[in-house]
Amino acid sequence: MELRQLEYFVAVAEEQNFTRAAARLHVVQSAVSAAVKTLERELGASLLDRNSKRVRLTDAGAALLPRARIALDAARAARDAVAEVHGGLRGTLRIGTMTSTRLLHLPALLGEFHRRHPGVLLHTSVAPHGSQGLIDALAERRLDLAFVSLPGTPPAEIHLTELASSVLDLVVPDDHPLATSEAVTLADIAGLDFIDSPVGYGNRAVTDRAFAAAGLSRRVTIEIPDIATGAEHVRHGLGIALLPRFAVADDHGVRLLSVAGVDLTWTASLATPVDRPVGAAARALISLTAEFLP
Amino acid sequence: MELRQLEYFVAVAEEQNFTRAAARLHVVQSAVSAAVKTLERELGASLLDRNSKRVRLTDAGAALLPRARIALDAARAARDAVAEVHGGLRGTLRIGTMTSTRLLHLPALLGEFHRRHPGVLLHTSVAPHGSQGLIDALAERRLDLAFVSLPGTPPAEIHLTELASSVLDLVVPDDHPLATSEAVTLADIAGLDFIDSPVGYGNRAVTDRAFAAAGLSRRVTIEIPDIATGAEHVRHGLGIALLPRFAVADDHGVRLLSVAGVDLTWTASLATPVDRPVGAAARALISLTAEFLP
DNA sequence: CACCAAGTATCACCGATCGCGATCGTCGCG
DNA sequence: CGCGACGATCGCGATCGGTGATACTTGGTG
Repeated sequence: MELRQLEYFVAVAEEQNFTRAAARLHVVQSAVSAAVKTLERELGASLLDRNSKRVRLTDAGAALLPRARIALDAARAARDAVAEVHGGLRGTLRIGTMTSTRLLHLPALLGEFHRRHPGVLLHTSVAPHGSQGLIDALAERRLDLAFVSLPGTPPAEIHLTELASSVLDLVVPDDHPLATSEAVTLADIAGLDFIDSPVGYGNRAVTDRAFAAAGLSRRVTIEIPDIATGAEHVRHGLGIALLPRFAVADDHGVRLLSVAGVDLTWTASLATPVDRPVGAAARALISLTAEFLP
Repeated sequence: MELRQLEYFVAVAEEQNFTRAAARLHVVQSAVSAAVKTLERELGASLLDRNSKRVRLTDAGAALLPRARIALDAARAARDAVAEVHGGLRGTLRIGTMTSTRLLHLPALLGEFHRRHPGVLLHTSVAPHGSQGLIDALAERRLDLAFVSLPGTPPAEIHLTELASSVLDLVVPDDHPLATSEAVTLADIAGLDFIDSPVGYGNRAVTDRAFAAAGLSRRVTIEIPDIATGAEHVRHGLGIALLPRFAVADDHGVRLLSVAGVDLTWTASLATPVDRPVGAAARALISLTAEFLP
């Protein structure tokens, strides 16, 4: 029994598919098949019940899986311990980020991290499905950490550390009937056409929740993945939008109005897993993120 | 990093000697040297500071060692978990025993264990250096369990479970001046020639301690590893002996006398390690041993 | 029922790895 | 200075692990 075999077995158990496990492990499918078979022969037990359509754990496999994870985590901790002692961290840190990261000053944060730990490769990725997609990837161990905006209660296996927040303001064309108002309420803008991020994005969740809580609705006629283009869409009459002030670099032709009587705070958080230990590099970034907090 | 490499590294760290580690691992010395070197290259750190005379852990090695042990223990727990689920335990259980095991009914115990767990190979060995040697072997992980007799406080890393005990009686030739006595004291036999087990044996420790506590001494003129031959030696005038009654199968030509005023209880115990988890097979034998207690 | 797509298992091949045995270099001791 | 013990290196043969091709299986669909 070797760690490599345990790693392949765990990947298959989690993916419930040899081919997906192979992709995750960056080897060919037959290598995974052979390695699991060798492990089964060595242990004298079938670990997986599988055919071309389905892969399920046997009782022996179910008994092995948590302990295999412990062994792999222990080996990782061993590597990290050596790295910490021996002049610096190494490895790759997979970080998920929201598309709009200016709320967080992420470049400054990651730049400082890189200066402190040049041996760590940072692999940042943006989730096409917004923060919910990042949370899914974190839960599926495809990310080590994620910067997300997730209002409401996170899943039990994810811990959120609040980092920053911004209020969403109403952005309207300057010739809009509401443009001369200093503040509006949700009732004033219920039923109107909106520009917003896709479902799954944190800011979209904030706005959807606010309307739902007020028993009101609206039409989102266009979804934009990058809120930095939001003011532009508003300017061209495609609708109105709820955006953070920092996302409106050029406010000519639009007015920014406060929305009274509702909580439109958009919060950015660092999401970390609680169901498994995080590596030394991840811990270092978590510590650095705390340093960056006001 | 693989478990095999961690196992080799841990062995070298504990033995502080590549050659002894190789013997323990049943491979040649160069294989251990190469494996540790490969591990060091992979981790990018020197783990051991060594030359032809000395092997010491580096800081990185010291950081790795406890975590390597955890990983190896986790892998062993994983194997055991599969074995327990999959129709029975398997593997080898290395048991040390005293030369005289009739105090314990060991054949009956091990027979029952074998009936219950036919997949487990029992490898029993007798320590040429008595119970102290068994304790050493247990501490050095060359044994999984040991049946010992060890008066006094055991080492901190060993736990003793008392199983049985017997009182040692004085055995003298039937023409000996003391033969007509019904009971004697240590003072009566101080300074006389004795037959006894070698130093390190539990029964020898009991008798040595008794004389030392009384401020008396004696001459052990012949050491015998098997107390079953003790009475025979006594019969032939080689000395007197302190033996448990069950070891005197044929008492013609000798007398057995009680020794008053001193504790000559010889206790047999099961020694288990406390500094590492024991395997499933060892746990099963520990449980069965408890069942065999009155 | 035939066909298809997706997936797993097997096989041949090849490069890498591992353990063995021999041997060299080092080190502390007498 | 010679010696014994030990670690590191090297050549070699056997084994292992990954690749790519392919055979086989399975469940869904028309």
